[in-house]
Amino acid sequence: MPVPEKPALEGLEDALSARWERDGTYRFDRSKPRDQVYAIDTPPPTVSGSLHVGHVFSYTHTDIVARFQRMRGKEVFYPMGWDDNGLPTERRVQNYFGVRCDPSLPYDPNFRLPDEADPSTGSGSPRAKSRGEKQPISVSRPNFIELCVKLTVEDEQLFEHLWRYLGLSVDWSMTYATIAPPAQRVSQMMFLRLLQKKLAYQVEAPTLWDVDFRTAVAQAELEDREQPGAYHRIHFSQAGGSGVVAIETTRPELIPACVALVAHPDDARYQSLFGTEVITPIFGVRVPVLAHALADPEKGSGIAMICTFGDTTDVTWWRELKLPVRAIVQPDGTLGRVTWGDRGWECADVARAQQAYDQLVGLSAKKAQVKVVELLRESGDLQGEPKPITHNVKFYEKGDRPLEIVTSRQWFFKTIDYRDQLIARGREIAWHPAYMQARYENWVNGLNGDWCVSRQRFFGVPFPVWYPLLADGTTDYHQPLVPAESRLPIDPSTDVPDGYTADQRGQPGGFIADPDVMDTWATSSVSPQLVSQWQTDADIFARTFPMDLRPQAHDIIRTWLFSSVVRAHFENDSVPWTHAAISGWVLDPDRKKMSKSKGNVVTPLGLLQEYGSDGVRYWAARGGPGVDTAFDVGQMKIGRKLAMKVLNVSKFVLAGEQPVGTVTEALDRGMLQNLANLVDEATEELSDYEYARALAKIESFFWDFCDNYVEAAKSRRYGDFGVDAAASASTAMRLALSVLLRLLAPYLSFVCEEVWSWSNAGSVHRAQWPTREDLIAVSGTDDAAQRSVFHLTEALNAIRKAKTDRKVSVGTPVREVIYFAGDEAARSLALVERDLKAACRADGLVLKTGEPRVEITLKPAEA
RNA sequence: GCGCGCUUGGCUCAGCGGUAGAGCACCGCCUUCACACGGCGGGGGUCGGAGGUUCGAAUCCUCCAGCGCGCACCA
Repeated sequence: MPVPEKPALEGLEDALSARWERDGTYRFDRSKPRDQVYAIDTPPPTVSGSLHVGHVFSYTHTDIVARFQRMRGKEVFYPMGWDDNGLPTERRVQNYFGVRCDPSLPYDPNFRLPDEADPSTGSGSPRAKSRGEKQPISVSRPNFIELCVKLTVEDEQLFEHLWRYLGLSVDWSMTYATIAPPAQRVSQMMFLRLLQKKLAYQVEAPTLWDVDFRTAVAQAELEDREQPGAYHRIHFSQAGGSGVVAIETTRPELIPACVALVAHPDDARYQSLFGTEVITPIFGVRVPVLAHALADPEKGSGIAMICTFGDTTDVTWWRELKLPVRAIVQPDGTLGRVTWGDRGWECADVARAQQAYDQLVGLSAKKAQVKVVELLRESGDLQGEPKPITHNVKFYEKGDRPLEIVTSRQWFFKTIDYRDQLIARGREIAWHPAYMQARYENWVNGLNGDWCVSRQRFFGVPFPVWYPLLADGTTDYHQPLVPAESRLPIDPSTDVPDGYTADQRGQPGGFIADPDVMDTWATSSVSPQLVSQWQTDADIFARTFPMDLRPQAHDIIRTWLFSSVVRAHFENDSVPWTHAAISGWVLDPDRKKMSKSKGNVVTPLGLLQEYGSDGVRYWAARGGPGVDTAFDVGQMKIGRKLAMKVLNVSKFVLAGEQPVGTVTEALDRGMLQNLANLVDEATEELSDYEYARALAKIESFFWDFCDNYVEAAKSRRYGDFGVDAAASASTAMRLALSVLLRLLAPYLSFVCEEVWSWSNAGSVHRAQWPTREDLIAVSGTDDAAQRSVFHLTEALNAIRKAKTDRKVSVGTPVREVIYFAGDEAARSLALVERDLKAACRADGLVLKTGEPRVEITLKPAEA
């Protein structure tokens, strides 16, 4: 392909991404053995969200690594996934189609929406609206998932277009969706195997619970939020005595759920109370006073009320002190009905307790608190006024109200007993940057319970489990019915366990389905097994697993990364990947994390169009592993400028007929040797995932190459000193450019490909990564030549400055330049004298030894 | 409370034992035959603070401060 007259960056993204697709440039060659494969476990973006500049940032980092590895000779396994499993998609499907999922319904293979049209026409306009405010249509879970897949196809196409435009070197023939059947199959199969190994278990226990979503949540999904509250000082009277015990609590509404008081065993103030009983205010329940080391003498009055359950410490006390349960908070967050006087609810004055408590039934915790405080005031059990404080309260990260602890039946994966093994796995992984490993270990060390994986939602991967119904209609949770692996994926709400018929569903002697779905991390944590074709293609699996790289952001170390390590540990007895590259966040100019909820995101496609994908890639590439990076269009402009420079210098080097020959000139040989050093440095940095450092070095060399080497060799290349000298220059220049294009290709993937195609067949992205030997073979090793490049640059800079001081253009021809330099420099410069003289446009150049300075004699002013 | 990271010119950052660097911004010069989506040059910082190690410290150690983050605690 000839060098264009007016090369331009515009249009490269569309043209080249189409060419890459046509040529299958990034297609995975599954014939390569494991040691020649580089496998990447790409994070699947959430399709119902939108891609923002943070995605562009971190996905570019991965792509740079992928391109480097590919050029180094690795066959890169680089699939892309779409995360459509979770609340955002669930809500979108509901609104868009006007449906509701009802997991009790069986699958309807002939289901059609009343006014079914093609959902791929037009986005964001909820179909439901056009039907007015009609009731949503109830559909089965499998039908709901079908609708989801239908809807997200459109998002996936938009996302894919953006990724192609950005230049991700993904193999687009390998994509997956986290709710689609293959993902369900792997999730369910791995679940069943954990169940068989007794690493998955079910238990009825107090669990963190979101009262709005009405589901259990896991420790990994918690976040602390600073909330206003108040200490209430409340009197408990001593049973059989006249004294009172004052406790402080932020949750007086839980007094009816109180099962004990607790103080530190060494606390002198309460020694005489241990082993005695006290009476709760208002409700008159006798509860013991106990000792436990977790009680903090410094906090409040040093003695705490244990309720079932106010917080996780209550759970610990309840478990360790073997206390009874008096649960009052219901799954919806309101206080449930209690019949005082019944077993477990014995109290001194049943009528009074009932009369008081009935006023609380149906109230939210917050409202109940107001009422209880009122009752305490009336009874005189509240001492003084509540003391306002702010304190951290646990929230579900997507929730709006504080978590409650509700007793319910949940599935768990074992983690607690395996902490040491999981930490050891973490040490088998190379972390980039290395200090991110500390986050992982912090998290694993801080685990305080097994991983709760069931969610009381309907959109997600169902547990492939049924339970027998006994003759009396009760459920036998101890003998779960599971399908053969060959049947997977299944949906127990529709499918029937072996040995049963569909009409036995819900009947005594029949079966019922497990109603829950898996936690989103319980399914996404199997992405390495899913993409590596575990149990579906043993050949691919053997060539890709354990994978090489997991790229992800640091906020999900405790979720996606941790859970993936857990799954691979138990299923494959290995790490899921050997490297974890943790990217930082994009910060807005106020140094805040950019996120959609903060309303400060920038639409990426517009940026890519304005600054060019190469410009944006350049900005992203400057943010090293783990480094939070400011959103900065200035850097994108610089990236674009760099891409322009590549275009222009390439035009100079490649355009026209140039003589080819032996590289003989000192300047050329020295430059190539310097370039050989750069190749080594860049290769080392990139091998170590330090793509930002590599870029800084390559970029610096490149500008020096353009501004000094090319300028100095230009005249000779034009033939001013004969054809052999010209051939030396043009041959060296072409080689250097070829090497520089390859070094820059992982970063400026479009412009490098464009320019490469002017003088090469095939893609630069499949070209071999340059080596020192390629260059030294041409330049030889010659210390003097190498030094001459340095001295020439020094001299050129000094002479340019001298011209500037004389207020003439650098291009101004001058009569004479006298350059004083050190002895060694003067000798070295003699090797490149012709080039230097031509570069400073002097009729005469005199090199002298002495204190470094420059003397210039201008030509007489032209009339 | 424990842990991690950051603190370098106006801005964004690199350097991590050997005389303070880059780009942007700013100022000046230059429309030179690859490039005005350009080129050349210039001013500008005692590298958060205090100690210490060393012939020598932005770079290593200790302590402190500010910012950010993780984990734990949260009666």
